[in-house]
Amino acid sequence: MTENVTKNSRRASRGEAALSRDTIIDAAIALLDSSGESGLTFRALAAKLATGAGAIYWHVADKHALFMAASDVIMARAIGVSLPDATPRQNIQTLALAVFEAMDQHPWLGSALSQAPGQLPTVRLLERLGRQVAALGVPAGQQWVAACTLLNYLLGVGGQNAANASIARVQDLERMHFLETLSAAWSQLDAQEYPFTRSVAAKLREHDDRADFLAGIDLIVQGMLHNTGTR
Amino acid sequence: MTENVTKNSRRASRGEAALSRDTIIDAAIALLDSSGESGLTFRALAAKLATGAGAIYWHVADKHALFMAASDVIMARAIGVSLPDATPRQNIQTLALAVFEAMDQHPWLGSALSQAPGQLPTVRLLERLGRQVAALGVPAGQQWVAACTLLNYLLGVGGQNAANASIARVQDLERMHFLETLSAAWSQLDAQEYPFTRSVAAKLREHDDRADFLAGIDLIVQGMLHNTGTR
DNA sequence: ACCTGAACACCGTTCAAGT
DNA sequence: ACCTGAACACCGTTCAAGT
Repeated sequence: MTENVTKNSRRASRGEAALSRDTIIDAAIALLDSSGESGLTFRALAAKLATGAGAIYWHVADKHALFMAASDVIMARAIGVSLPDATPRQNIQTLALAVFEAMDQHPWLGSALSQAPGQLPTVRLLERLGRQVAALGVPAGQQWVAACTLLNYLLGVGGQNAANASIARVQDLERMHFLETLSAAWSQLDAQEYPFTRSVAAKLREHDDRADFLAGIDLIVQGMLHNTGTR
Repeated sequence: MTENVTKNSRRASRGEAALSRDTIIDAAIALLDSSGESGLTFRALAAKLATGAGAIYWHVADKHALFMAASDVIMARAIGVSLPDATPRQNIQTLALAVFEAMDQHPWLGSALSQAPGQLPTVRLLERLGRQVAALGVPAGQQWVAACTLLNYLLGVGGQNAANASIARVQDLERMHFLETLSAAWSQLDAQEYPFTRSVAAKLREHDDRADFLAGIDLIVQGMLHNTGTR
């Protein structure tokens, strides 16, 4: 554990930092942040770590495991927010917002979470949500559905967010310009077939992601309260 | 448009079906259904269509466009369900269930929808949901958030569904055995850190995807009704 | 106008060989 | 125990050349 002198002797003798699982994951996160999901490559990662592509396989099973490990680090950090002495309803908002911020700063996170149902990163989140759902007074028999609904909504938003970021990267558009274009396209849809979409096209251009996300969370919470006596 | 005699002369003279955009999309759907998202390959598709890999590019821009076109065909079919003379609340259930069934039969659909926010397949769905939200009596100012919440929840469920199917394919597990394993893993989580997750581990093993999905939809609808006078 | 198939520039992963 | 880097079996995409 601590005998780093014998470990990584090859690299150490060249005065380089030790190649460990954690170093690799940190580098992967940096790469994902700077180049997006498609930028995470064993060759690029090896270059960044000044090693060979194959060396990484000594510490990590495969690309999927690496991607999950990276997302777990970010998720653990995000849900580590201390929940102040507030109502369960407010705690859910705080929690959801923390995850939203994490997905906003690391757009690949949403994509990663969608790829590993029931695995550690998602379970961390489910646990935290579930506890607040219970604290809210939702009957035991309905807590599973309630917590899953919050989780799936969050994952849905995260996935869309990831895709938006990826499109913006490829097309090199600012968020503003991207929404303008999309909103314009919506406005030109057939009036008979798409009345609703046309009616909200303006909303799309000027909407606040964060505020709408939180409004969605609260909508679900209200649905939960409906089944509680605590309305 | 109709002069198929001159079109595709090469293939026609060999007695093969015409290579058109639609033929390609149909073949792509068949390939996706049988081999999953990772099975959709220009080489495999070309083999299936008895043509060269490059020929496909004459009819389709690139792989992403092909994937979207395939998902749009399925989505258009799914939301084509006729809504009987029922309440908006029931119509939303019918609609959501139709999409759920489509994502269940074509697990790659959930993944596709997550990759193209604001594009045709998602917009089709948003439109249908939005109209029912309006019919439900949700005030105009809140329809955008309400419809998006339903949509995002649906996309979240679809994404998880796609990932589950993909894992099941790789590991060649039956759904039952997969859930057993996951449920067992949840039961062995640390009692201090994961009380909620442990408490629902049994639920995970025996839960009914479809029923839970619909319960989530109804939870959100109840939240919407809360802001409506029509409670 | 439509199709062919070789070629290019990538991937993830493996593995003998080194230290 | 850990690292190296060539090699393998794939990808998506392009494009000269054909009909």
